[in-house]
Amino acid sequence: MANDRTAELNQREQQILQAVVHSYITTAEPVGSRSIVKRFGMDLSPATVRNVMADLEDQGFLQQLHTSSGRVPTDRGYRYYVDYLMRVQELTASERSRIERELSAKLTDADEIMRQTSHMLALVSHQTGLVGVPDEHDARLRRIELMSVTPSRAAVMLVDNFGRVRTLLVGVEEPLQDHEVPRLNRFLNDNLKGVAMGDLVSSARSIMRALMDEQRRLAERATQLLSLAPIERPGQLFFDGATQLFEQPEFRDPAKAREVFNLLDEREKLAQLLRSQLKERMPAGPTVMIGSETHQEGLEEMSLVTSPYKVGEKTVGTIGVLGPRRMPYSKFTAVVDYTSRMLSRLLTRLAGGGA
Amino acid sequence: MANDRTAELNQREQQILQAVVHSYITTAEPVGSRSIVKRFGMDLSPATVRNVMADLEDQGFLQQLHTSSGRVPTDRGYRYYVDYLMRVQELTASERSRIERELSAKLTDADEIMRQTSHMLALVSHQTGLVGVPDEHDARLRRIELMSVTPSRAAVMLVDNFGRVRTLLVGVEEPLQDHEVPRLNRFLNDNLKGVAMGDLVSSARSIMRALMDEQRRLAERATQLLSLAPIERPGQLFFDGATQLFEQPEFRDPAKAREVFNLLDEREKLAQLLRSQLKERMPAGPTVMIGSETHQEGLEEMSLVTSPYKVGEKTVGTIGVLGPRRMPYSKFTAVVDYTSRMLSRLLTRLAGGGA
DNA sequence: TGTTAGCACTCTATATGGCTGAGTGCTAAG
DNA sequence: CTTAGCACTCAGCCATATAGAGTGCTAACA
Repeated sequence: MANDRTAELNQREQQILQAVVHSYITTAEPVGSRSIVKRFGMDLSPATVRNVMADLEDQGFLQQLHTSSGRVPTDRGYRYYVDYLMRVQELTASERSRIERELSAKLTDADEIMRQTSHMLALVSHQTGLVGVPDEHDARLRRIELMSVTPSRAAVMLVDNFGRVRTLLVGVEEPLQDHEVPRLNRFLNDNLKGVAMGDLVSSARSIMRALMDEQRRLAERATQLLSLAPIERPGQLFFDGATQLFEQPEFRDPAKAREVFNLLDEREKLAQLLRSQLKERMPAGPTVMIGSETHQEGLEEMSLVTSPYKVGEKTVGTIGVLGPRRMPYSKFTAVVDYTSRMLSRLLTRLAGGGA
Repeated sequence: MANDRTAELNQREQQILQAVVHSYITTAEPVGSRSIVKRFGMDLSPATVRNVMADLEDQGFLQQLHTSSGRVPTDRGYRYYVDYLMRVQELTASERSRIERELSAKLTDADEIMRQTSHMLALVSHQTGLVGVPDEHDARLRRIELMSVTPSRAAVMLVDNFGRVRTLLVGVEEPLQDHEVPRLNRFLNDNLKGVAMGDLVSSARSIMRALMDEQRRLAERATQLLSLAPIERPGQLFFDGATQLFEQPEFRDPAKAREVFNLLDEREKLAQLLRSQLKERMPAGPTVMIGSETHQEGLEEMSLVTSPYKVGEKTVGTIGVLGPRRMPYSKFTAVVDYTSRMLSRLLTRLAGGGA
């Protein structure tokens, strides 16, 4: 089936498209017929290459910035390259071991692992690394614990099935008595374990409501405490290495840089972009979004390589590398793919550590 | 004493220096003699002003970018302006109430308040807002709680006297038994309450060591657990609004922008810069660091307005606004001053909430 | 029929020179 | 001490020229 579509371009066209993409990725300069022939030692004359390039332009794979400049790949050109021409790159042993080392150093909790993952992605790609956190509706409560901190404030500690711990402070009007704490805790754990984190408050309410009189007072107390806690966390994700964007020649223009940075400030949008990747895709493995394919204002000049990660058998989140459209796709695909496997393994171990 | 030094410059020189600083702060353009006379309706001829400006340049208060351009203040010029010429600006009632509103919305815990403060500083200043957190040696343990999460992992919850909660996960080799948890908790609280957070592990060790045989086993167990927890948090601070830097004309040059962003990535350095302000200064109130006075590579073109905040009577941290050297000092001084008072009040209330 | 050489053409980047406007320093007069 | 006047400097802007890279097209070639 892939072959059907490959036939859109003949052998020579493919070869030349590949050369253009390659050259542009490394030099960031529009590439001309002459330089291609020289650089890749082709057995053709520049004139012939010119003809082919003109064809490729007609078909929308290449683009000229102005009449007499070299050509640059379009989104469609990159897409064809990624789908049919790019040969998947294997990571070297040293790269693999580096990733492994960086990641397994801090195995304490899931949030820390994810933060570390985004850092690592930024390090090896020299671009911006992203890690989307599991949706609040996939996360289930594993353990809840109340604690009196001061007479007027209590702490609620929540542990979810990914091994993430969150501690919230709530103000209480009527002080928590020492003797009621153990009973409240037992009550909360008995009734709320396994509930989706995102539904905690509403679940708590309805479960409590269905309880018999005897436990009514306990239930009310517990609900009251929980509903005070700001449990929702807004579209969260980890990212690192945004500064690296400055290194790219495409951000010589500060207006461009600003656009992207503004987007990075709106974490919610990025988080959603990563989340959207989860739904659309059955086959596991890395995906590439090129320029406008992201459907995100501000990312027209950027590309995103993502890969989902799993906990156990369930796919719960996505990691990615964000960089200029002109990026080494084959390399990043390999990096992101390997890293997501690694992350899956770590998180699965963490979650499995005690059901 | 201030008057002695004011005499460095005579009336007219002061007037003109002030005019130059004012004009440059608002327009970001080098300012010439002619424009000054017009803009401030001076009763002098441009030629006279020129002479004075030449004097000011000789004394190092002003600077010319090239022979025939207007003048620009030097660090020393800004310094003189800030110390002697600037009239302190009062915040309007609406500004004050805005700050108050933004800050008191989330009173849940200290970390959240600080994050919110940095956000608020960025909002009202349109620059980068900074909040340095109290040193780990000023923070005292108020409450510690161990909890078994899975057989192989336990959670340690720490509450300090600033109302900050931190929960750490530690892996345990020998599972925590349900029955030993309450005893461990009582033991830990009895022995460690009031210890500086930064000294927790070492204090734990020495205290435990001094204990009698009977409690030996408990002590060993507790120390073992604690020493596994990564308690140190590296130079932490909150900041927000870095993107705003792009708005400033001085960052039209992306190399400049990059320098500053790189520094923002090194949180440790910034945290230290804020911390350094704590020690050097007896009188409370806002301080201004201008350009090279920061002694930070990368901040030569930036200025920092800071103000300390207190919990109770003790000064524990510093907040600040970071922006281009050419910034409205009087405004920011007022903002930072007012905000730090506000923050002090909030944190004091939080800490006092139950000793 | 596909390939190539040659050529005229286009367009960017770069350098050059002239001009203007803002600003200065200096001098001499008020 | 102040100011008017003047010569001078320099960045910014514009127009122009030039070089270099690249193109499209045509005609010749295998």
